[in-house]
Amino acid sequence: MSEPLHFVVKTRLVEVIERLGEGGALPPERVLAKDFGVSRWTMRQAIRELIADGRLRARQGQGTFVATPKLVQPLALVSYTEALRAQGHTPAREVVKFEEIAADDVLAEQLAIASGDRVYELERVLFADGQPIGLETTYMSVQRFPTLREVLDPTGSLYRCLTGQLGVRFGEGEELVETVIATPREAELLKATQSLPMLLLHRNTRDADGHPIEVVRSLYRGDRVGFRATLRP
Amino acid sequence: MSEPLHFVVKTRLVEVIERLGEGGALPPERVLAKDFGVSRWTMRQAIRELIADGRLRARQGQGTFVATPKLVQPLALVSYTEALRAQGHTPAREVVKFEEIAADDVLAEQLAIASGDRVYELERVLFADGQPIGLETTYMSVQRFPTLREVLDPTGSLYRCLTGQLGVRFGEGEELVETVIATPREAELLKATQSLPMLLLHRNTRDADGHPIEVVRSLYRGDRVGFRATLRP
DNA sequence: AAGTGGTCTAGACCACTCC
DNA sequence: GAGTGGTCTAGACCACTTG
Repeated sequence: MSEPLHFVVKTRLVEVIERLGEGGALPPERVLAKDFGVSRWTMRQAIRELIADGRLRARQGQGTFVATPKLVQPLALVSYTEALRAQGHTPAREVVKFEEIAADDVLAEQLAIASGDRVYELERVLFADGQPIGLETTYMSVQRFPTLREVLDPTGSLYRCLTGQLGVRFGEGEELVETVIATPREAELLKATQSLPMLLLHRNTRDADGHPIEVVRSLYRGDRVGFRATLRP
Repeated sequence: MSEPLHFVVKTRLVEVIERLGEGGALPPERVLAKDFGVSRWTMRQAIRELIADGRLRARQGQGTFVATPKLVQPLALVSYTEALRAQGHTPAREVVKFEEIAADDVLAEQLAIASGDRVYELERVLFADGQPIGLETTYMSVQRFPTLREVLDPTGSLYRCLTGQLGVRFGEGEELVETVIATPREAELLKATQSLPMLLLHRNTRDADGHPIEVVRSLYRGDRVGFRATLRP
């Protein structure tokens, strides 16, 4: 058994996927398993990987379907709204949480404030064409931006609000990208199946004077989104 | 069952991990399953996610151990060797393949050559501190770099060879990041367990005149590596 | 030879969607 | 209620590492 059975199944499923085309419905797992002569577990393992790869999409109670290609988001300091519109998609945001909390040690250091200082915690689900693709959690100092709650439309662009109404000038920032497995809560907010690999972006932005503006934790569905970075020599 | 059992197990395992510390050995899966009162499948599901998250590392025939933190690689046009050394790690490369092949339509377009033209295919496993962390496949036009085989030390830095010996001046490039599941072959080359989420980087670099230099497909172990990008306003 | 993680089976029940 | 994907069990065998 040099190649695991579920991988052989996966390879054969790719042919089925290509024959069906975007949006096509796969036969039920139980039927596929029987047709391929494997157990349901093995079939599900193959399907699970194809879902992670962005080739399939499963909907409980409905079936499994051939997915549309992944979105590509710029890895840059631009507005989510504008970036998505530029690619012909319809952006939307939904506020999950907008609170003030006390900064823990890590957050305080990243924002250059004292531990325990008040910070905004703004959590929003990002949509593209009506589908949830990301969960963005932003932390900002209340002391530094005392009018934020009055000025910001929480379903609108934070970037636009900061540069426009609050006169913030962005300087260099830093972004970390890694893969993680979503928690059940995160998966539910993103309407994703559990145990799906996600892309976690941890962003740290500063103004032109080098003072921290915001700390952002963005979790994107790895099956639906990719990122583009422009390299400069 | 609002929270799946394997997630409850995962949460409890995190406590075990923190108590053990880096390099600590977990009890065998079968023992853990019995202790937690769950089936081995459920335990493995929890462990699988912790491996994907980079918290655990499993070695067949040996056991499961608490992992060391992920490496962070710059998402920029710099030498792999230098980037790793700058972080106090020991880089190494191992050549898997160095051949000349005929370009297919997609590759030909990316390299701005004719379909069927000869291209180098250089495949190398990247190591950090003796551990395989990535698989890099580079495609370059033979016609454009006819002396590459004589000039390049395939275990050395391609970037250095191009800028140094061949006088190439890099211009703007583009990089795409997404998550994928490794194939059995890729997993084996990276000594990773199957079905592990990987970070796939697709890089397209051009010289100062905008001509394509190379197309690179880099597959990094998602459990061991993350990436850093610097954002400019 | 013993013990470990890796793969796979057969079968059960749950949660959700649609009729 | 019927059918779908999602979770979980108990048990088997394989592949690998170490003594």
